Amino acid sequence: MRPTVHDIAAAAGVSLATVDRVLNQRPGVRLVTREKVETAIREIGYIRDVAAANLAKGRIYPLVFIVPTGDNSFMHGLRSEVHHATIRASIERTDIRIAEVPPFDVPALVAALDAFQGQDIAGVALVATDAPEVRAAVGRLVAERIPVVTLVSDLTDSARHHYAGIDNIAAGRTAARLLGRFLGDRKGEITVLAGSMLVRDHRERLQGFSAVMAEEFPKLRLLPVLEGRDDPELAGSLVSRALSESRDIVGIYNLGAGNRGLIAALKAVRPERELTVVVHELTQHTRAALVDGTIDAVLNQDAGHEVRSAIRVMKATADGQAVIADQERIRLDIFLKDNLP
Amino acid sequence: MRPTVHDIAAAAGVSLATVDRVLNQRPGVRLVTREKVETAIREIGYIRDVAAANLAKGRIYPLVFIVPTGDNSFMHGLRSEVHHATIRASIERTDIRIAEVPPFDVPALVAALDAFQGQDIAGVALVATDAPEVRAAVGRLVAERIPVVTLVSDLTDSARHHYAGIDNIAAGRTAARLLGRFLGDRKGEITVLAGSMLVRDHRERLQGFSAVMAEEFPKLRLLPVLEGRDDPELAGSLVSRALSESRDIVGIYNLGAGNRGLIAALKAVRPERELTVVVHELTQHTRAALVDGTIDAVLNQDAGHEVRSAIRVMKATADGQAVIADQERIRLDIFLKDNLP
DNA sequence: AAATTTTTGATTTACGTACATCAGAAATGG
DNA sequence: CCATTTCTGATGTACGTAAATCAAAAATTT
Repeated sequence: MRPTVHDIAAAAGVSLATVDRVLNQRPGVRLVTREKVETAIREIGYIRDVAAANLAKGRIYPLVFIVPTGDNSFMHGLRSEVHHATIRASIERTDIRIAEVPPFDVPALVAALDAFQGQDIAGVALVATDAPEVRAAVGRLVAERIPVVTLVSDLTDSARHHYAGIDNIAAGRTAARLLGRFLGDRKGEITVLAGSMLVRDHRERLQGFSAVMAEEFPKLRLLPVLEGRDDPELAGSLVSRALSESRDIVGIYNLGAGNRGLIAALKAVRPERELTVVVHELTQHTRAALVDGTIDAVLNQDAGHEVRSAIRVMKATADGQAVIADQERIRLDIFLKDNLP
Repeated sequence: MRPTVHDIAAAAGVSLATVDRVLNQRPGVRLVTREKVETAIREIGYIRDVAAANLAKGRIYPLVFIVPTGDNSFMHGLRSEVHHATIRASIERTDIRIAEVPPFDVPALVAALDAFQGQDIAGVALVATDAPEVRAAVGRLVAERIPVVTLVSDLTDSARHHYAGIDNIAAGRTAARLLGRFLGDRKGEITVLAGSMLVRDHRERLQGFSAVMAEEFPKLRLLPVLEGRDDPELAGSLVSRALSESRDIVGIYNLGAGNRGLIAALKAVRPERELTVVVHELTQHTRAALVDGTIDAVLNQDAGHEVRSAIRVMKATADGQAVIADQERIRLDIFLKDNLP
């Protein structure tokens, strides 16, 4: 049987109340007594029964998710995952609120963050737009001892406690290698479509992609990046224009959202143009395009995992507990048409 | 605040004891009363607090993992993950025992399974060798209402409650596409190395691999499968021999274990022979080979996830609770040198 | 050594559920 | 309508921890 607080009390020769004071760092225990208890805890290998503790505390965690609006499938899926979490909220002792802000809108994001200053909040998760103002707003929350977690896209040099998302440099590198290897001996131009260079995830993907392309696939030349603002319409028209302007394009990498528009543009030039295409985010559109051969590979981050991980981290941070870094690592999923879930 | 048993009692106009009888399907409740309570449960949306329930029950789950011996890294890793689970055992209210059996040894596996007949066991997880005798032994356990979960490799047409592992047909198909696309316009022979056709995971990987190769890459010809019994030494010598016998081999797929031997054989013929290589299981050896370019892609199943999933499923099954299929789906990881964890 | 402050002990209630007991009520049989 | 069986209520204890209260003991100050 695993040891309980009673066993510590007995082992340390003190009362239950004193053990409680030590365990919950309450005042009124002499240093020598505290050390006696801590030794006993270590020696008999006591581990707090978190379930029982939470039951006794009756604690609930008010959490906030700040996510961008926008009608691309990924953000839609992310919002839906957060929503799912609110449904499980009562059983996880959380109380989750969702705040929506326009995408790539720094003042709006700052306003949303500042709204939670001084509030009774156990944690804030946000999809960060990488700007100094946002960094400062996050700093203000952290200064108030509110746990802050960035979701999907990180915030450079900020005080945020944790980042729940994939390694975007690695993602970009992987995309480059897939595209380069799939193209084999072919030479030509590669078009990269991004949402905005204002967000760090997109910048990092491009960085990783460019690095591997330059190092390992010199026969492929990168065209200037197209910024589609994660908007399907805009993305589609940008790609259509690029394809009509150059006949040498052999590959496309979409590191942002807006795949719906991209896919439509691709279908418009098929089958005359032979293109190898790698995109991010598995949605109903990219899935169908993967199956029908319009797209060759999809890189994906599991929004559900990211949301659940963010919640775990915020709760742990609020309780001053350590997070198991390995368990919270978000993996990059690679989907070909054969391993779709 | 989420509703409790007290709220049900009040809502249904019955006593706490009656609610308890209904919730835990104890006898002594008239049909009409039972229905009254069940309606109240549904209407106020009561969800049992599992933490509190487990606390009250003081229940522990005695679980058994039957894993193959053998000194390949994957099984080593699997055993180590089970061992890790035994360390977390006390906090998860489990009591995990590990039984080791020789690999591909049907009688030994059957004996191990039968040893748990009539024992007080909350669940058995096994790496299945796909044979009728094993199927029968699993049937006997299931008949005793002991939850049985297959791990890594499944058991055809058996009564096992759940399979905690990847979709091996999809894995084989994915390997074929990666190999085929990486080879581009090259033509030649492909060597497939397996552990044993006695285990279903290997058979399925081969099946998926062969299908995609035949459908989509007719320029690549499959050589007869080499059976390396997941033994590094044997695998290495088989591959060395194959490579010396044919100069037309352009690709290798190792769908089993024993990568250490394969890698040694590959290094022996490098850089004269240009080979594209896809293997299974990320280990220290395959990781190094991926980084130095000896291997082009590694397909992986996360043994830790599999073990943890198996535990969750056995506990849920023992309690007669439903498992969330989506959450227990084990993903196929694809690693290139750029996205190593 | 007395007065004061600090530390410790003993005890109780609570969290939400499980489980057992016993008495009393309701339904059923004859 | 009474006897019997079946159902229901009331109540208490337990799980391991948190948190509060009050009294008693020990340490510290004067």
